[in-house]
Amino acid sequence: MPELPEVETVRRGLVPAMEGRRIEAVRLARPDLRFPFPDGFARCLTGARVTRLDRRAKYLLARLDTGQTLLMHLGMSGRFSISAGADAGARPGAFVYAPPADPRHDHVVFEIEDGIEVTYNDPRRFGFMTVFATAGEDDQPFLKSLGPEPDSNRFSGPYLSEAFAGRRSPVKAGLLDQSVVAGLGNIYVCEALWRARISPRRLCASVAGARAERLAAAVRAVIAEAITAGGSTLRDYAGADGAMGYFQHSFDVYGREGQPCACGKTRIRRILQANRSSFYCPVCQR
DNA sequence: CTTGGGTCCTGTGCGC
DNA sequence: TGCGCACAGGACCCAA
Repeated sequence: MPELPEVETVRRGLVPAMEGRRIEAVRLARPDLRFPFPDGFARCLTGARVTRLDRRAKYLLARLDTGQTLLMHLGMSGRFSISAGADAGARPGAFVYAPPADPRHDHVVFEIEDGIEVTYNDPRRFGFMTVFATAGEDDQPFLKSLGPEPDSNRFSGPYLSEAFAGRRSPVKAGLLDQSVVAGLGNIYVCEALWRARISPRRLCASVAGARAERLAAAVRAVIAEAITAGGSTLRDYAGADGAMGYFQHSFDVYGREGQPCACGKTRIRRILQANRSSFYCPVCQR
């Protein structure tokens, strides 16, 4: 489900419910999501206070006052919802209920102080959670090989040129590679390539110089705009506060096969690359 | 090392 | 209406 803008939207929705508060209990409805929960998962979270809720790439990172970090990934269909119990009167109206989700797929419930419940629902169970020592973050398997965030100073045209040098895979695959740039998924790769007027089939190695500069700028812009819009809402995605993102109304190519490109010269085409859909304009993008 | 393909899982929407 | 198939926002893992 979520790419960087959606995860960032979820993070912002969870901050008021979790940051600064203690986790009183963790209820697991099953022993695993995509992977088994690590031994003692619920036990080591119980009683911990969330000092800060961060995001890296598509990962949510809850910093705990125990020196550990709770890592959460939403996979394809993961979502959080927040409910405030009757004794959360300290902040009436501060939390709203997310749209209904099938309770059969409520896999994790965090009981937070002040009567707040944060529920993780994930029909496909591609998501996962784990806990690691914050001090060892540089060695954390899920985080250690991530590339720069799109909005960081490290991410630039020259950086992309170097990262793509010698790569024979299509640029579509290059941008999906989380070690090149962190947080992009199928939607925003398609959109960024359209904005940069680069075909998804072009080989990475030929994206350099001015092309790489255009592409880096397009990635930065599309991610920033999508975050401002609260992400994209497809099917059932919603932010943790129940609000729907609206960036999907700004798609230029994604999901628009057969519809006219903004250039007016032809229609958007869909091809399969590595068994995933790529949407692009064969006239605009070369 | 890079690259491509299969895999996990459930739900939805389409054509027949 | 029912059924089967294609497809879905991710990313690990392994073979070549």
